[in-house]
Amino acid sequence: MRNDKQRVTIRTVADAVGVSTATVSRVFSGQGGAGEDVTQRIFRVASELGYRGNSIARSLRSQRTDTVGLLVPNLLNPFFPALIQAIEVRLQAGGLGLLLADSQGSVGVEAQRIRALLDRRVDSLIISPVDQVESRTAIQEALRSVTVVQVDRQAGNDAAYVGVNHRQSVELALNHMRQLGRTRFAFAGYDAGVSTSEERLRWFLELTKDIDPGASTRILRETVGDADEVPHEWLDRHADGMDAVVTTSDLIAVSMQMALRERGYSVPEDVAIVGFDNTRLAAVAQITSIQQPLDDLAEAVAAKVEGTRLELPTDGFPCTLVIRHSTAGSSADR
Amino acid sequence: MRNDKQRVTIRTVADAVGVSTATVSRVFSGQGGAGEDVTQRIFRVASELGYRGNSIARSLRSQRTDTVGLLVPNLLNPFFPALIQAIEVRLQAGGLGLLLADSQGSVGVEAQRIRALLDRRVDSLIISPVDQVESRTAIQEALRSVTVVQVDRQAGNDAAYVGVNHRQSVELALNHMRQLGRTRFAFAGYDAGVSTSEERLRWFLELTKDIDPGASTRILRETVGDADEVPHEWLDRHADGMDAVVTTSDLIAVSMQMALRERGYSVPEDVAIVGFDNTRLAAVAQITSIQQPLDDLAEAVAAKVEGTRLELPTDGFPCTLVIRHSTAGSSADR
DNA sequence: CTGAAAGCGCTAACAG
DNA sequence: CTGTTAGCGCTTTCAG
Repeated sequence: MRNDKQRVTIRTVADAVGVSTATVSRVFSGQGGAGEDVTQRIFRVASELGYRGNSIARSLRSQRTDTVGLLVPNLLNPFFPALIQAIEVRLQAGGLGLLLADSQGSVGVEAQRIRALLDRRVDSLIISPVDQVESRTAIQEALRSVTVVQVDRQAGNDAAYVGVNHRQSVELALNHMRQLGRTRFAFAGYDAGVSTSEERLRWFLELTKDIDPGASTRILRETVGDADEVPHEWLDRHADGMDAVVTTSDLIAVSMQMALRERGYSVPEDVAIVGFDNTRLAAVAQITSIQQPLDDLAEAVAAKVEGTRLELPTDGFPCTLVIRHSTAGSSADR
Repeated sequence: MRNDKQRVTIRTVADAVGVSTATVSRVFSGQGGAGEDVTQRIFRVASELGYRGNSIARSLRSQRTDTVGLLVPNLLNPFFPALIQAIEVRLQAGGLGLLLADSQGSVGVEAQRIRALLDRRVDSLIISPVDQVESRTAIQEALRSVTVVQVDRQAGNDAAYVGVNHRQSVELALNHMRQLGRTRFAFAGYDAGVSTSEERLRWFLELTKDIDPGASTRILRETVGDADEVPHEWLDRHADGMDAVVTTSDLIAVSMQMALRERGYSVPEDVAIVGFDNTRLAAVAQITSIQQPLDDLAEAVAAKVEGTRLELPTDGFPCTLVIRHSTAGSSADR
């Protein structure tokens, strides 16, 4: 398993062509470093020898690794793999490598992983913080040595942030259901400390305040078990009084749909439900869901990482709505 | 965003303590390189200065990066994030970093990513090949310079392989449904070229040969669309003649369940269904599913990567069955 | 247009 | 127990 092929370094190539390593280096860096014929010979010999360059040596010299760290709170939430995929594609296109780490929903693990990533000398760190408050110090610390970009979630600090327009996303769900005649709204899937969850709840309250004063009493704050089961007690109290549910994830949306149906309510006739992130779960369970513009987010993240200027929408990227059976809406949507 | 904190190198520490860099290096490598008091001073000063070592320089010297590349065929298949998570945890525990890449289901992208990973000088490559045949050459090529471990899928080459016992996994599903009195089996989710899919189909045929000769005619080879929709035509032909379906993924299992219910069949009464990978999809849709021992796989992969000897089951790791409503089985299972 | 020389930060002989 | 020296492979002044 050791490297059989004997190392072919820049010196091997230089010697074979009969020039200095400096010349070979210039040629490969593209900065028109040598004469026409020499350049050709170098390229030919290098490819014959299978010279690939040594990125470690280059990094030591240049103090750059062309590698970024990506730290997500939980790989098991299908939104993150989807986001990672978009970012990975964009980064690879720019010649950047992706060191992945998972915080496992723990601020402690998160701090530890940040350390590990910095020790590996990543050029920048892309992070979706576990907690809006408790993740702050670790991130501020990282900010002292690398570029940090927060994506999806944020932790109120000096690092850049790339995310969607939370107000618009909630509005999308609300308006869609209002057009269907729904008037009594509920909110499910609040997760304390998760910035996106806090934002969505905040806008839900703000936007329903005038149209449905009772909405603020129909908030589901806690779920149970793996599949985010909806507590019976909550349904006892609210199922009759609501006809539309806004959620923070497809998982909770599906659970809500199942729980309601088990109790004899029909979805969407009695209660309409909108999920979030448009994962496979939503497709399979026929749940209307809010889709984040993953490629736009990835592009923005990449721009920050690469130090490129890129005009971002001030309030975040707009989402779109994918309409399915759980709202049975057929009306067009923006 | 540049590194504000001025670099503190091993020389900084050495000078502050008044010893040579070699001594500091020895102390940090643990190889009892210095006297009691000197060792203490070095540790104290180093931590005061916030010395973290430079992994790039170390790598250049040692010809190791303590980083492994992980190449998966598709991040959107929820099995892979789950596997990645298990591997990430195990690798981090061993001080190894994880460079992630996604083949996007394409052999071409896969070959390209392997290149990129090797150029970054990963110590080893963990890969789940896109295609059982077409991935071969790229992997063989990689094998010439690093340790390669195939996981889940394989591509018939000289690289190590870590995976489950395919025969046992199919048996698990079949036996469970036989105990429930089912006799007419079908197989759904065959994906040509994917080694795991080929293996499962092979064992399905082998194991049903004697108990249900008709099984070999009830193979669903092609699906349509995002949610792996089951073709009407296939259902027309087989729905009446089967009472148990073995699948290769939870997604196809859920789709099968929906398609059957839409046609008025009941699951599990008329047809029992077993999914694969026990993802959230299975939990939510109440599908009985086969669970792979992810931690065992991760452990085995890590052992190969770290060069540790570890006794592996000859035919692969055994899976377990998580019983839910789609088979409504209550009988105990091994 | 090209070469010589220095050095990124660390570790591994080899002395003493 | 500790220091000196050399060098991993590359890039980058600085000369010529």
